[in-house]
Order: sequence, then structure tokens, then C-alpha cells
Amino acid sequence: MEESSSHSEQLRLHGQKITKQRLGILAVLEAAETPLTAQDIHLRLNLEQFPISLSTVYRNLDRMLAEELIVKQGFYNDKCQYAIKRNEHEHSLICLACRKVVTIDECPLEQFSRDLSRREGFQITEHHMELYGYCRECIRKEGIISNAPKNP
Amino acid sequence: MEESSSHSEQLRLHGQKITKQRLGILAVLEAAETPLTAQDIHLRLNLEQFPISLSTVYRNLDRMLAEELIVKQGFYNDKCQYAIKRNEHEHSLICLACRKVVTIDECPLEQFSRDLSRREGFQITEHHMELYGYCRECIRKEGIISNAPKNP
DNA sequence: AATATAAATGCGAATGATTTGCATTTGCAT
DNA sequence: ATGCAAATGCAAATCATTCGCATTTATATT
Repeated sequence: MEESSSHSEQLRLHGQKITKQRLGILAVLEAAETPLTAQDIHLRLNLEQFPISLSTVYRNLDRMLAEELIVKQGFYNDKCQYAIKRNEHEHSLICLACRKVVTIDECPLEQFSRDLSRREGFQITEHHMELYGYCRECIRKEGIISNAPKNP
Repeated sequence: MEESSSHSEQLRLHGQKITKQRLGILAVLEAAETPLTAQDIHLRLNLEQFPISLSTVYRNLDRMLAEELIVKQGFYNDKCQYAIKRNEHEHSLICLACRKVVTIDECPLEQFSRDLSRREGFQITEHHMELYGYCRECIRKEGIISNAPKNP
């Protein structure tokens, strides 16, 4: 994970000090295949002989979120998940069985928002959208039929 | 709020006993202009001389959610909000200033989901979508320019 | 109408994620 | 090399939500 120099630049750009902890968090998120919870990050860093306190993880995630270095998702669960923000705008398709996340770059809401905005007299500033289902592998492996969970 | 008889029917239909507490929760949600948290509901019922315990509120919200009498939203915040489910499928446009909620009946994701499903090999079972912005009144009253909050 | 019984309730305690206060450490500008 | 604000670690606090269990209640059945 020799992303650290670009991470350093990012941090510097956003007026954040470059600490091992911050670089560690970004490196873990960079390497992750799926969005991670604060605790996931904490655990992974500590396993890598990279001691960090959980509150530092939380504090930095908040800060990075505010600076838009990362995104927060996983509204589906009780705990939030975080991921590196790779594009300006993206959505996720999440497998309910294995939690794999496929990133979707298109957004069908752009035009829709504009129309809605006009019709309702709202100034629409943002939206959240996540799609859920079962991925090919899980359908094959687990013979999933179609039991969508009910909530939220 | 003489909705209670239809609420009773709904409960009976879903195999739930008809209790004052359940009717109270449904009545409060029915009367609410915006989605409410469990605590909002608890508070309102107790103000109306309608004692109910908070755990009963939570338990019933879960049950009603499972039976699809209500919907859960408010992913935007840390605490969840609940509202009467009025249509089969609906989304919300939420004012960030006054929290007013406008219900949107169209859904631009139907076709999108089908295409995506084919392309990614996912069986898509559901989606979440909420739009945020500022309503006409709040724009006028507060002279809101365009300061979208950053997270999540 | 009285009864039985499973379901529902209330209460308080437990859980678990997130936040916070504060003393100590550390990055970085001077 | 020095100083100071910013960042960290730790433990304690917070706060929404869940759970255990004893008591009450809705409803089906005599």
C-alpha cells in the first residue's frame, strides 16, 4: 500500500496534520474491498501492529467525512460504514448475503431531481440511494430465492 | 383522530392484538406531519395522558415494520424515524431546514434496477432513496443559498 | 359471563456504538 | 531547536435500542 504519499497530500490539502493514525485509516480504507465500520478499521490496524485508539478512529472518520475524503454508508445497518471516496458521485449495490459492494457510477436521479425540484419548489441539494439484492455468486452458492428483508 | 377502527382492522389483519398502545402509536403516526422517532412517539403519547413505555413503542414499531404497516426512514440521522405506510412504494423529499417531508410517488429506479440487475448479475430486491434540499418556504424565510450539509 | 392462555406490557437493567473530558504526545511553523 | 495548537489515548459518559422477567390483558373457548 504505497498510497501514503498521495494520502499525505490529501491530508495536507485539507489542513489536517499527517499522523500515522490518519495514514493508517486511509490505507486500510484504500485496501478494503467493502466499506468498513469504525470498529473494522480499528481491528485491522491493531492486527497490523498498528496501535490506534477507537476514539481516534471515530474522530478522524468524522473529520475525513467533513472534508469529503471518504463517504459514509450502510444505512441499512445499525452501524455506519465508511469507504474511500473515489468519484465525485456514486452509489452502491450491496449484496445482502456476502455484503459485497458494487459501485455504480451512473445516477438516474440527476434528471429526476431537476424535474422534481421544479415541480415541488424545492432546492434539492443531495440524495441518498442504495440498492440491495443478491449477487451472482451468492445466488449460486446459497440458492437464494427471493427473501428480501423487510426493514428499514 | 377517528382512524382507530381502520387501524383495528389493520392490526387484526396482521394477527396483532388490538391494544391501546398499538392504536395510540398508529394514531400518533397518522396525525404526524413528519416521520417521528420512537422517542417522539413516546413523548407525544405520554403528553396526551396516554402512558406507554418506551420499550413497548420500540417493540411495536419493529412489529409494524415487519408487517409493513409503517416505514422506517431518516437514515440521514443517527436515530431512525417512522411513518405510516400510505402507498405501496414511495420515497421522500425532505427539507433540511424544517424537516418537512414531501412524499414522491414516482420512482425512477424501477427501470434502472432492471437494467442494472441484468448487467451485474444481481437479483435486486429493494432500494433506498431519499432526496434532501430546502423547501420553498424555508428558502423564502431563511434566505437559504446553498449550503448542503456534508454528511453522510 | 367466567376462564385459560398466549401475547403484550412495563420496568429496569444491559448492550453497544459513538462521544467526550482531560492529561499527554506530536506535527509542524517559527 | 523551540513552542504551541492540534491530535492522541484512555476511561468515563451518553444515548438509542434491546432484553429479561414478572405482571397484565386481549381474545378464543367453555
